[in-house]
Amino acid sequence: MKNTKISNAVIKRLPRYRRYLIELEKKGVEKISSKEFSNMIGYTASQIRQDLNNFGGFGQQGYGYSVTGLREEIDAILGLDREYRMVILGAGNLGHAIANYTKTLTGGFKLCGVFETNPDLIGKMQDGMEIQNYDNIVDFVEKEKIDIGIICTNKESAQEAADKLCFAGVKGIWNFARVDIEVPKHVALEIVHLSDSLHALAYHMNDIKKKEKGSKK
Amino acid sequence: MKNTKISNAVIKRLPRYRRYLIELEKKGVEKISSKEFSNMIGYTASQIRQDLNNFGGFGQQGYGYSVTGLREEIDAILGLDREYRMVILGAGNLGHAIANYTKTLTGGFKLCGVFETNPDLIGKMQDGMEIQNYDNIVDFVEKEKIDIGIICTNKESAQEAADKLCFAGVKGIWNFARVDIEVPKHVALEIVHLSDSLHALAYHMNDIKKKEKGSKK
DNA sequence: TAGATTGTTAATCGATTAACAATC
DNA sequence: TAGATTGTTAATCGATTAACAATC
Repeated sequence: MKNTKISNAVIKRLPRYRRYLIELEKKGVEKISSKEFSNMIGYTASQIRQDLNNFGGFGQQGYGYSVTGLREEIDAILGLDREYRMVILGAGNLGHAIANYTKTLTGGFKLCGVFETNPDLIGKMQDGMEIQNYDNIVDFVEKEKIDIGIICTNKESAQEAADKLCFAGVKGIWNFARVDIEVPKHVALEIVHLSDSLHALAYHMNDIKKKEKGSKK
Repeated sequence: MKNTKISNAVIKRLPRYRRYLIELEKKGVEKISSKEFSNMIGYTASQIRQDLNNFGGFGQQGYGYSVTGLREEIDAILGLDREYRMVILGAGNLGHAIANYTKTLTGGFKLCGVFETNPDLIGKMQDGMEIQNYDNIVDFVEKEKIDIGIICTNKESAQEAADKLCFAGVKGIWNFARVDIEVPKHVALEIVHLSDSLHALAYHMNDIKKKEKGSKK
């Protein structure tokens, strides 16, 4: 494996490659060329080969790529060949939503606890899991060897929640709070701004509408 | 407003500009220069000016940008100055999660119905909303003037769900299903692959770990 | 008017695509 | 061996940054 910095654009494409490879495996397809893969996935064959060659030469000239072999390589690159223990901070609507969502996850991602400051919610059961007191988060992360903290608090509490999680030793933060947070550089951070995504959808809807109007004149 | 095609990178930054502007408004800040804004938001001043000038000259030389004025311009660009009526297709864990999430949305986004094929779920109440029969979706979208369909079905049903929504006349689709779908070009499509995002997080966690090991030798 | 800061053109950088030699 | 397809270098394209004239 080479050691040059991989661009984020490449990393964002890897899970997508993987999804298509899994579909191919299900269909019993054993090998695929970059050209065939290009037709399926919509990236150019050239880009697929470039992307993969950031990590190694997984193909074979004159043959193509082994579907299962490539999927396994991508699993290893993404680190999906191990378990990740997760906690959620914030049991409001957003936290409840994400807790619910984690049930649909495949692979080694395991939700181990949900934490909340609101005394009305602490101790309540939510989708088969007891909501715990936020004050116990540091102990819990240490004792249960939690890898990932998922932040579903409100804007105001998000940075403090991140600080606590990082202090307690999580290796990654998945931020759903509607604010940008900072973490030490030894902690990975992935941001999901669902409302930003919805706003982008609204933009595109209006853009299409504008163009339709324009073409009518 | 100019009419050249705006790149997606720009559009993805607009909601973020907006979020920061709203924070500034709350603090009572009335004007901001691209340089000050750059320090807050982390994009270069040059990029901020470039981005905004895709849509018009909202600033004033020697002064900067009016915070409220700029926020209103961005609202108009994104189309946030109107109401959006939404339905969710799929009331499983994922659909339940997103239904829950929509409660936290501000602005004109309104969830009007949740639909499901599973007879065990149809008729049940979920977070204050009765789950409706999927067979009635086309009528409902037409009668209730639904703008946005949110797809939270399983992989297998997602494309058919999209087809029905488009046929019924939605203008936008927000896809959370773990599969890529196609829609007619007069319908806007925004994709959220939460699992892809989590996989990218796993990559970065493992990347950091690898570098730490590397530096120890 | 002088100072500040935009709007916009030009330069740079990085990512994507094309081409082709290497090789299975 | 001949054909196919990769891995990789070179060319192109697009997006970001820098520079500066316009102007409030």
